[in-house]
Order: sequence, then C-alpha cells, then structure tokens
Amino acid sequence: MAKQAISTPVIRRLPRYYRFLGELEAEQMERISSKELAQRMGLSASQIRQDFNCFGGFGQQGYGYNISELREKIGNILGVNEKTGVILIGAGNLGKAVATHLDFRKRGCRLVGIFDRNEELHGVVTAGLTIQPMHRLADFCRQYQPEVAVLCIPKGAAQELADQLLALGIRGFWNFSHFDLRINNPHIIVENVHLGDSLMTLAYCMHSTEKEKK
Amino acid sequence: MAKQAISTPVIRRLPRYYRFLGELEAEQMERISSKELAQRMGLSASQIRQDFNCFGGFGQQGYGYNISELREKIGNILGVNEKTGVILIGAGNLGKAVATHLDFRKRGCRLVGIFDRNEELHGVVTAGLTIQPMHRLADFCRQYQPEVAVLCIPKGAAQELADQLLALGIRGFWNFSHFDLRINNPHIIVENVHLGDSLMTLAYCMHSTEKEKK
DNA sequence: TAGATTGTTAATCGATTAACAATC
DNA sequence: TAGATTGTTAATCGATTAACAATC
Repeated sequence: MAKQAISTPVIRRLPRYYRFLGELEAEQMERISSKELAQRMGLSASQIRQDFNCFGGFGQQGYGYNISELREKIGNILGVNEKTGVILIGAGNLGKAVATHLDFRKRGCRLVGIFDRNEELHGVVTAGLTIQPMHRLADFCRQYQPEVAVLCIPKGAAQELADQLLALGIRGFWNFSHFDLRINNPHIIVENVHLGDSLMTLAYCMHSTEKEKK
Repeated sequence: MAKQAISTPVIRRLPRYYRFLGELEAEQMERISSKELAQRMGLSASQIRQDFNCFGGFGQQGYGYNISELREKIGNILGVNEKTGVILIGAGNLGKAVATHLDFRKRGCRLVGIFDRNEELHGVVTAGLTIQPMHRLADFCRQYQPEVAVLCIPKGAAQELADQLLALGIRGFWNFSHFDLRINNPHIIVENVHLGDSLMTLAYCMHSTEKEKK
C-alpha cells in the first residue's frame, strides 16, 4: 500500500495537523499555504510539505492547500471513519476520565465495554456503558471482538492482563498503567502514556531554565 | 551550570530511566551494566552511556553503574526533591483523575490548590484539597505563589486562562485541554498532553499494519 | 504572462550507533 | 594481570531545512 514506511515523527504530527485544520475549517477558512500553516503551528513550511508528500500531493502549485479537502484526506489516513472496537479495563478515576473525556468516535474508535475488578463498580454506568466484572471479559471479547484495550489499571496487574488480552484477540494497547508494556510482536501496537513522565519532564524544564538564569 | 544544553530526546528519556532504576532497586539489584539496562529498556548500550554522560560520569569502568546511586543522581537532575507548587484548574473527570491518580510529591511537585468554575463542585474535597471557586484564584496565587498550573479545562477557555495565570506568576503549564497552548516566552514552559492525539496515533498504527499484511 | 506556491531533490543538522582507548 | 565495562571520539543514519524547477 504505502510506497515507503512513514516515519514515527511524521505519524505523530498527523493528529496535530488534523486538529489545526479542523480549527481553520471552523474559522471558515478555505485555503492555506504551507507557509502560513507553518507559522500557526510553529513548524517549518518545508517540513509540512515533506510530511504531506509522504502520502502524495495534497496541494496545488500557486494556490496552496484546500483546508477541508486536506483535513478529510488526513482524516482518512488516520482512519477517523473506521470503527475500531475498544474496551477499557479499570474504571477508577483515570479510567472513568478517559472514557468520558474523550470522543472515541471522532477518532475512528468505538468504546464498547468497560471492565473493573472492583465489585462496587459493577453495574455502574459510565460513558453510556455498564461497568462489567472481569470474569465477563473473555465471553465479551469472543462476542464483540474488540481490537484495542485501554489499560487504566495498577502497575502490577498490567503485564498479566496484557497477556490475557492478547489471547483474546486484542491487537493494540493504550496503556496508562505506570508500567512500560513491551510485547515482542511487531503486529501488536502499544501506545504507552506515562503521565508521570510528562510531569517530570515539565518539572525538569522549570528547574533547568531557573539555573540558566543564574 | 550545565556545560551544554541537554537535548529534548535525552530529557524525555530521563523519567523512564528513573522509573526502570526504581524497579531494579525494588528487585534488590545492586549494579547494572549499560548493556543489560539497554536490553531491559529496549535501547542501545551506547545511547545509555551517551545519555548519562551528558551529566557527567555516573559509572565505573569494569563494573557498570550502581543502581541506587544512579537513580538518586537522575532523581536529583529531575528535581524529585524539589517542592514546586502546583495548582489544578478544572476539577471535572479528567482533573480529578490527574489530581488523585498521580503522586505529585514523588515527582518534586506539591499540589496546593484546585479550582473550578462549576459551583456545584465548590467545597468538594479531592486529593485532600477543597475545590475552590475561580474568583479565589488571584488571591490564592498571591499568597502561595504556585509555579505550575495544570489545565484540565475546555478548549475555549485555555488561552484566556493561561494569560491570566501568567500574570499571576505561573511559569509552567501542564496542559490537558484540547488546544495547543503556545506562549512566546522561552522562560515559560508548556507541556501539552493531547490524549486524543495519542489515541489517533495508536489507531493509525493498528490500521497501517493491517494494510501491510495485504 | 507573472506571481505564487507546491513537490522534490540536495544540503545540513542532530541524534544514534559503533569503535576503542582509558581504567577499574 | 586479565576481563569487563565505562567515557568519549568518530562514523553513520535519519530527520529537518534549504533550494529550486515544475506548474497552477
């Protein structure tokens, strides 16, 4: 399909392009040049053109890019029209927040099940879904065949659960647990989100600019 | 202070080193070579040595690195013993989750205040703190001088609030709003966390490996 | 046609990897 | 001393930037 594998930095910029283009569209703008988009996004015009050209020519010489068209194309690349089945494991504070805070559908995903081992949560409805006990997980996966699992569980439980989910056909993990999930199978996708690391990076930067001043 | 500015990729790896070293310490391990650490973390030994040597020699030839010592040094670099004052704005699902889910103290931060514009939340206690109304923000900042603000607020409110907070002395933003905060002042640190972008990246990868197979 | 701006190739820059002398 | 492993320099790789011909 793709002529050449797309590099990670490019992939990570795609959602951001998509977001900015959505904002421009909402502002009723019709066209934009790589130069202007670059200014707004804090990138270089060259980089933007290079990025887009990984996927073929989206623009028109002398004119620039049509915003709606470009947004739609990037949306298709990102798969926003897919309906990837997603389950969420761990409906604590963070799990609930992820389930309710994010519009999965806008991103080509459908949250179809929420599970927690805590009995007190069973039957509670979050994000339109009833929290289910863990022992229902296997049957549920057989029936609905979700492809992605969101892990909002404690560190200690992550690896074991991931192995279990792999056996149930899960091919992608969005991992919020305080543990680096590593699976030695290139067909399994893992996206580790380490909020703690992000906070520490911020703290480091605060701290290091301070020193610079002295 | 620092001989040379540390590059972003290195900085972003530091919390991860810190985390892994903590795990090794918990396993009672005493020493480790760059080679073994590389295997465990999925990096190269060269890279690890290069990274550590940005900050000076932490190891000993023929022996490797002392785990506790190395962890402590990286901790100090990251400032885990600092007590940076942090306030959180927006105590919805995500705000509450961030406040309760993360141990700020372990990371050199102290969560000192939570604010929300929703009246129903005023007086509610989360993470040991009473949620306060927005009109108390200015006085609070004058009194406690927090340096970092966590923004868990809707997209539309972000830029305006950020400007207000800047005026109140905030120097760092941990931004969870669906909006790219950009502040044209190099002394102000912004860490944007875009959970939606992360999910889309995962979705893209799922989607693209699928095609590869065909 | 002239002006604008892309798509694309070449040059540069920076980060990662390899190699090896220093040294515990 | 011999073996191991670092610290550090040099080589490689990949990503970003610059340049410019193609073309709308």
